[in-house]
Amino acid sequence: MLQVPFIRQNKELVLERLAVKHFKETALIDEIIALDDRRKKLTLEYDETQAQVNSLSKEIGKLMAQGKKEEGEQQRAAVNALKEKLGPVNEELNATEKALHDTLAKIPNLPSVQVPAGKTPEDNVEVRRGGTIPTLDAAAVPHWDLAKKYDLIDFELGNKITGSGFPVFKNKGARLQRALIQYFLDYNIGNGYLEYAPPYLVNEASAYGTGQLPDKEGQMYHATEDNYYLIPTAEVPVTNIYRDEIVKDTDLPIRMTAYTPCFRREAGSYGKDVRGLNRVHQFDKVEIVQIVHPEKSYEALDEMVAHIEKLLNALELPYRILRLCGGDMSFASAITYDFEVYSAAQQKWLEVSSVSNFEAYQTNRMKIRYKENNGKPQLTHSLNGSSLALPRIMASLLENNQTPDGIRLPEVLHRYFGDTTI
RNA sequence: GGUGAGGUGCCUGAGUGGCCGAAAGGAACGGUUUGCUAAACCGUCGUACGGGUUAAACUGUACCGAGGGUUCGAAUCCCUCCCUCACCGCCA
Repeated sequence: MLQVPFIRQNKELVLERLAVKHFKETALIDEIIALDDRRKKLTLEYDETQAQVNSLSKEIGKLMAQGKKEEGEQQRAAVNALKEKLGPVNEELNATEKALHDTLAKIPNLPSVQVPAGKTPEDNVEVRRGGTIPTLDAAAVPHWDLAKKYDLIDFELGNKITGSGFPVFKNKGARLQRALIQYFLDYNIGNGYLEYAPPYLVNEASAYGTGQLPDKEGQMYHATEDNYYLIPTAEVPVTNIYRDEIVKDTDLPIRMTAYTPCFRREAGSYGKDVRGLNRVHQFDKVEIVQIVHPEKSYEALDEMVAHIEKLLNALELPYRILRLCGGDMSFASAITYDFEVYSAAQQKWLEVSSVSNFEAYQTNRMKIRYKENNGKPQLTHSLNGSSLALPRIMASLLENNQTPDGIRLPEVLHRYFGDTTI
């Protein structure tokens, strides 16, 4: 979330930036400032009264030790009187702090100046394209047909075992999946990311830390018995590794990568674009996360974009990079680049990665800070990106590389897959 | 799941009602010494929110797993919850 001192000092800028995100409840900004004023006033009142209580209490201790019982009793009465005042002040202070916190949580992150001011996905700005869109012959079919033809994925079987949106990968489909994961991880590790294998269920505090709660509660599967959430992305457990930590500035940047399955309820998104692997409830993804010095986060962002672009080039997939407009960006993000690959048989662009700089929005929630020698702790910036989401990569690999004699795989995968073709 | 022990600062660990934001040691950081390394010695070595200041200095409050309670006063007593460890049971 945003920091109150920043809001106080930059109110006009905040309102201007929020307009880019089409944030309507601008009155909340004044409300925040008013609540903060109230909080300060109450804090002062409480602290001063409490200070009196404390010093009187010390005197009582001394008086008692000296055996001056009567004086002690008098003081005791005085303290009790002060404490009666204190109760209501404390209650109001707590309520004010909670209200401030809750209001603050409703304010999305400010988009960076590079973010275009559009509203819908049509307003996203294409930054560049790469790769070549293949020309398929007339007999070319979408990946769900290829999956059946080559016995790679069984969608109906998933229905039986669980429900729709839980495909079963089998045979060479399962092997390709494994090959991709292994390749992506190796690529990330080779570029300085430390591999983690985190839990797939997280507690409330972790879900809150990255912003899934309270905002996107309905998107996560919830194991109510233990109050754990199935992760919608590795971003959640991985970023939370550093929750409530103060690291040395020399430890930055922190670069982490993890493979995990991802679980998403995708409530309400039935019908469109859900065929085959386009949208599923459980999928595999390799994620990269960075925790960086605040002055270096845009450098890190560029680096991550280039990192993923190289990966798509290596996979020989046609892609485009979009800079999301204010209206299409997520709540917590300051800037987001989406990567889409072209799936040639469906003739559709499919999102396979999303790279975001959250600046200090997540780290303020999670209190991920750094400290230079003897300085005060400062918030770090956090970023993450998919590298990559598996299902749509697989869909486009299958569709784009189909030939009458089988599906050719890009060279980088040969040694991981153990073959050149499916 | 059962029984027992326990959760204190970066770590180890002392502290059972006021003199405790908290001993001591270690690590880390700065410095002195040193041909280098090591050692030795000196110093620093919390976080948040207020007040104060141009900024500091200075100063108040809170925090010893979390939340409540008792008390003039709680790391210390009581209650609830969470977690960790050990042993047993069960099981990958």
